[in-house]
Amino acid sequence: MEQLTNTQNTLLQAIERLKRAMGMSPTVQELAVELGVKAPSVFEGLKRLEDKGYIRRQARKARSIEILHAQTPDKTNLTAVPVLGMVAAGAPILALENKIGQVMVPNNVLRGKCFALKVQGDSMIDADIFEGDYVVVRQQPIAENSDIVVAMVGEEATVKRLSIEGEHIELRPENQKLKPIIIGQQDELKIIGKVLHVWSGVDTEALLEKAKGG
Amino acid sequence: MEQLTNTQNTLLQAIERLKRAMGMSPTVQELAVELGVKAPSVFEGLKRLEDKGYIRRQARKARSIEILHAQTPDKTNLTAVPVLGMVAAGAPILALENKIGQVMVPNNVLRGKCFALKVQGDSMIDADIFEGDYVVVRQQPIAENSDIVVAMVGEEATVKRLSIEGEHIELRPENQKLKPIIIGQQDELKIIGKVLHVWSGVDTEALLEKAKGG
DNA sequence: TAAAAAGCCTAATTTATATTAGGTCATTAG
DNA sequence: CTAATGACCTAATATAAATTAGGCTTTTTA
Repeated sequence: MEQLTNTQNTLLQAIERLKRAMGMSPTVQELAVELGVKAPSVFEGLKRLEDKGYIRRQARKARSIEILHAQTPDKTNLTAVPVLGMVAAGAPILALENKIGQVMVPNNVLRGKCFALKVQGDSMIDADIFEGDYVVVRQQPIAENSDIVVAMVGEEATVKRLSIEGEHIELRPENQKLKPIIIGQQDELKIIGKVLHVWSGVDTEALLEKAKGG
Repeated sequence: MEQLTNTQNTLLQAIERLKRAMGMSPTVQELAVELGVKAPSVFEGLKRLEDKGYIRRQARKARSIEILHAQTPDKTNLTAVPVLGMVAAGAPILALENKIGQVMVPNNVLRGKCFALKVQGDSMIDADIFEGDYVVVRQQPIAENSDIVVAMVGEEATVKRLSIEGEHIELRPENQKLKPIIIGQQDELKIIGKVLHVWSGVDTEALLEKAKGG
């Protein structure tokens, strides 16, 4: 059985996950949303999975993906996520050329397009997010009340808990000593994404190389 | 739980059957083909099943039928099929106004639009089809090699086994003593349908009435 | 027995899904 | 270093599937 690439493996996993969650095979577009890519990319991926014999489908039929060989459980069960910068400081983030390393995170927490940021400061210590940790963020422009988000307030990137208080929005630190940031009508707030996971550890660039080697 | 009509019950069964057979929920059109009706009819039926709480679905989503309550197994497990005429004789068949009775046949043999015909003659005795039996026929214009079919050869209706011999077609009796009917280029052959089932018994018009009463 | 409900149909229309075309860019295998 | 892959994208297009509209007929039901 031919080896799958990382992306292909992620796709196969997503198919399994959605299939379980929805009780039916997902559509190409549903997979695209889940993975944070566009439909044609998924379509290509499906062709590859089919070529390699992992799935079968009926041309042009909706929801016709059949899994032939469930994906071999990933030995490490970890996926590399790029570290794009620091957060809770004034530095700009999210420039892809700014990749400063990568961390390994469990596959099962990943959803959509993710990246990681290294945390500065102690504004979220009550949520067990400490200086030097990495937050794994799913890039998305909206978030729900009480999600922990990465947001830009003006030029400042920050990690806080989102709180929608009727008319206005607050970004609340999880640290007794600090006060919420109140977002007014004229303040510019941009949600960068939602924090899916916190990784308290070292940057695993080296670790990944080792994993690939063996 | 509200009672289902015969048709609704048949629909629910078809959903279950196809779901099992295909490993995924069927589309409206697939159900239509299976039941021998048109898509909008199935669509209506689905609305009724949904109203009565037997299924759930997501508007406009392909293959989104979920079965909530599997259909109560039909006590009798029999469905009434109209008897439309005689076959293997020269009489015309298939005029719906010619309904001459009805027979009960097991639900599980029924597919698509069915009717029954009373058999005359002994041309199929080796296939255990005897004079006076009823053949249950699925109305369809095409059939496969070796199917037992009801066909019109010119004005004559007949039950025979279909045999496609390269260039020409034969209608073979299942009776050592009789010869195949060879269909030439100029002979008019019309496949009426395929025999799904043979019922060696009485016309059950009365029996059905009793069933409905109790 | 008249009205309502159930079943069907044809003909469109709308929406969802799949698929193609034609690129870009990065990584990998030669 | 160069070609082949893999992974993406945007913009269309093609096809499948669902749904609506408007009518007809038969069966049920009030």
